[in-house]
Amino acid sequence: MTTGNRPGRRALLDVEHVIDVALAILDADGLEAVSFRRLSADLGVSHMTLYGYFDSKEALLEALVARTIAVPSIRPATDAAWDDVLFDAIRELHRILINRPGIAEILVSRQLTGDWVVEARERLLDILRGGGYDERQATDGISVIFNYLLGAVMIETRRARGGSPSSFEVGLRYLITGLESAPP
Amino acid sequence: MTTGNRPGRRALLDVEHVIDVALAILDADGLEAVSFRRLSADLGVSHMTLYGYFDSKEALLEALVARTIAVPSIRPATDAAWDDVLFDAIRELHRILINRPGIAEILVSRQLTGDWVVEARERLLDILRGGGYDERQATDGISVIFNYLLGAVMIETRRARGGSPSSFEVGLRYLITGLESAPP
DNA sequence: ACCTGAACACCGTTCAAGT
DNA sequence: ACCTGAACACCGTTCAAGT
Repeated sequence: MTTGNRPGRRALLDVEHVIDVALAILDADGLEAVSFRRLSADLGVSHMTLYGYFDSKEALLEALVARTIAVPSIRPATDAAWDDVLFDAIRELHRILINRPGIAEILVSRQLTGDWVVEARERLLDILRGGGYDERQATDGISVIFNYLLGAVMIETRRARGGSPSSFEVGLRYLITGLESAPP
Repeated sequence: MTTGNRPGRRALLDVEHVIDVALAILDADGLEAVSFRRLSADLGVSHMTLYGYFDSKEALLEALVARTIAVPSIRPATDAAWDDVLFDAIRELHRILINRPGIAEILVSRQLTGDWVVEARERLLDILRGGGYDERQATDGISVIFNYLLGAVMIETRRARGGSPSSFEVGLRYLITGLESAPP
């Protein structure tokens, strides 16, 4: 989907720099401000130039998500108990998304397709596999928790009244307690 | 926000009919197809006419949500146990949103302000209050479960691989079990 | 009171032309 | 190869004018 810098020719722009500038717009003015025209203006090029780097606006948005949810942010397994590892991994994703609400908005409203999505997902599944759960239990467990994460971030960042600041962690604990009540 | 039909003058359109037609567009072609221009074309009027009925596109979208999540759909308390009542109420909302994914998209991406939002929320809070939970526990519990509901619907309707069809109910059970582990 | 078209300031994307 | 402007088919909203 993403075109990116191709070898063999010097280009006017660097893809990573384009992503930086797009994230700056996202942070400053929100997702609706991220347009090819606005981005190209900030970069000082024609808006058509961006099509040399991204096949479509979708591809640009996917690149923004990939950059933000860098896979290493889901840490490799340690020797801690699986439930603590899972709790920490999700809390970390929560922290990242709360700091960039626009990314949660993208995640929640598009079907992302990049390889990094598969890899991030595998990392999370591994945590439950490590706890002894079978494939179906692990898949259900992760999808349940990920759904909860996204819903929570969307609501929290619009600061709807209700739900104390720490209620995200309360609910996450509930979910993990529930998982434990269904033994591997 | 919504202007609606005002008394004292015959109008060209009926607000409820406008909402019907907008929902038909939403169902047929998705949220991005719901525009004043498309809607007015389907209704056979100028797109500007719609401003006589809705102050803005936001107001139109809020009306679509209000119509779909009719408050009576959150049923008044019965004599069943609170956890079953809550489970059924959320499952019903889940059913409604799965049938109209566009509404979940609106819910998840805007801050809704209508009175009906407050009322629907109170109905859900009453279920937990009836279970003996205090105000803070009830607020956290409902916000946790509602976050989960929205996240789940967003993911399910884009049919991401992963998560068996019934995994929504599995997770909902986890959440309620977790709530029970924190006694009132 | 209610409806309307023109105009404004935006979109994403295709296409043909420039270097 | 890479960049560009013009053009196309859309948006939401303001404004002044019609009845």
